[in-house]
Amino acid sequence: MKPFNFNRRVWAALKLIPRGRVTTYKELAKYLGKSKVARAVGNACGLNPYAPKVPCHRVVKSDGSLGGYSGGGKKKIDLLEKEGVKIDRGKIKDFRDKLYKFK
DNA sequence: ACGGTGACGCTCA
DNA sequence: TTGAGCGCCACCG
Repeated sequence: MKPFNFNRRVWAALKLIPRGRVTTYKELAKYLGKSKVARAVGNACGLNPYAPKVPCHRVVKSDGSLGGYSGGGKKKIDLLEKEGVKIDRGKIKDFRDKLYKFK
């Protein structure tokens, strides 16, 4: 195993997200210390081997769109709705209110 | 070591 | 408001 890589850090942050709440790549990047690593964050989620362990589906884009998902967008939407996050036309409803911020 | 790609973000037209 | 372009960092071949 390797030390705390950037990816590991991202996964750890995702685990901090409470149920029924979502976060954005930007906020996540900010939490890591860089507001421009949003791409790297997305990459981390894609490489995330802890798929079920890490709620990557709770991470969305800054516009409130789901962004993407490595298993099937439908599953992600259904999962989020189950958590209490309503999705409308592929965008999160009251996204701003459900947005979770670190620190 | 280098280049290309990506689950993104912001600015400009 | 929507669409297109540029820039950012990290990972993979």
